[in-house]
Order: sequence, then C-alpha cells, then structure tokens
Amino acid sequence: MNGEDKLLDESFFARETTVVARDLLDKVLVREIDGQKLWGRLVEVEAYLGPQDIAAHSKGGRRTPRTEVMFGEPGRAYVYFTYGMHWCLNFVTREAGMPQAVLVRALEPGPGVGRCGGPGLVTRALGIDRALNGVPLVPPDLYVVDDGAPKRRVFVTPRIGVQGTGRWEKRLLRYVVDSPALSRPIRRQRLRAR
DNA sequence: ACCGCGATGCCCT
DNA sequence: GGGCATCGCGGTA
Repeated sequence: MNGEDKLLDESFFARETTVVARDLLDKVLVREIDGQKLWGRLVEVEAYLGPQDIAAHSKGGRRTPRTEVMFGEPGRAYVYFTYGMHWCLNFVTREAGMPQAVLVRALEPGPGVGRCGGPGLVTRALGIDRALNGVPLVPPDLYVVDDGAPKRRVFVTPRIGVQGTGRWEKRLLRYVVDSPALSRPIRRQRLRAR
C-alpha cells in the first residue's frame, strides 16, 4: 500500500451492482484499527440486487432498522450479524433509494492477517463489527483502493447459501478470481468464465 | 469427498 | 418462534 493507491470513491459504488462486484475483484480492502493497517485483496464477492432479489435482505422493498443503510448513500459499509456469531461486510451500491449491495466473501490476507476464506472470517480477521455499519468507505477506518495490481480472469457462480431452484437462486451473482483464499474451491468444469 | 449438525443471538412476523 | 447471505467439527466413504 503506497502513494500510487487510488481510493475507490462514492462514484465507483454508485454504478450497477454487478459491475461494481466484478470491478472490486483484485482491489484491496484496508482496515485501520488501533494504529495498525490490516488489508486483504478481494477475491470473492456477491451481488444482492434489491427488492426483486428474493435472497436479499431488502427483498420486497423491506425497509427495517437492519436494512436502512442499504437505502442510503452508495460507498458505505452495510454490516449485519448472522447465525448468532458472525458479522458480514457489504458495500452499499447504486444511488440512494436503491437498496443494493455487494457482500465481501473472501480476501487474500495481507501480512499478519488471519484466514479470510468466508464472510465471517473476513470480518473476524479485520476487526469489523456493528460499529462500522453505515460508515463511509474512506480512510482511515475502512476503505478500498486500487493498487494497480493486474486484474485476473473473473469467474461467476451461483451465490453461496442461497437455497432453492428458482431464477434468482440460480443466477450467477457470485464473482471470484481463482485463488486459494476462496471460501469454496472452484470446480473447473462447472465454472463459467466471462 | 460429502453430509449432518451444534453453536449462538438477532431480526422480523 | 422460526429462520438465518456461517463456521468448524465429526462421521461415513
């Protein structure tokens, strides 16, 4: 992480969610906590597409205390708690009023950072919890940069943990690059490259 | 390799 | 009260 890094700003996140998800791969998520910088390279994300998307928290336009952040400005963190023990980090996308987001599922961890092969592991390794819900993705606390690293080939699969056989469950809204840090290994034959 | 399940607590109906 | 955008372990193979 050096002076060449370019911060991904609000205009980056204000675009179509699937495009944001794809573009986030190979970018670097940075967390600064207690004066130390923890980071990891994004290798697995998922798009959640709002009211029409039956797997999204904002399905049907649900506007509740939990989903409120997704209805607001793009480029903020949406952090929620699940299964009694895990925090999950999302980036809010699209303009205000369109409750869409990208879930961070895996990172290639930087030096001194623990395993990040799963959404709960990412937040544990980077010290992310409800205190960061709703914060803008700007330094110093939590932000994403382009460090100029080469972009790898992107693969798409159905989203993890989304049950059912309907259209939304089958949609290829999980975006990954081939990495040992993924939450689940790629099965080459079933994979569709783009 | 796959499958089942317990942990644990918040959210929403 | 049911379900959950999870994880890690233990069993079977």
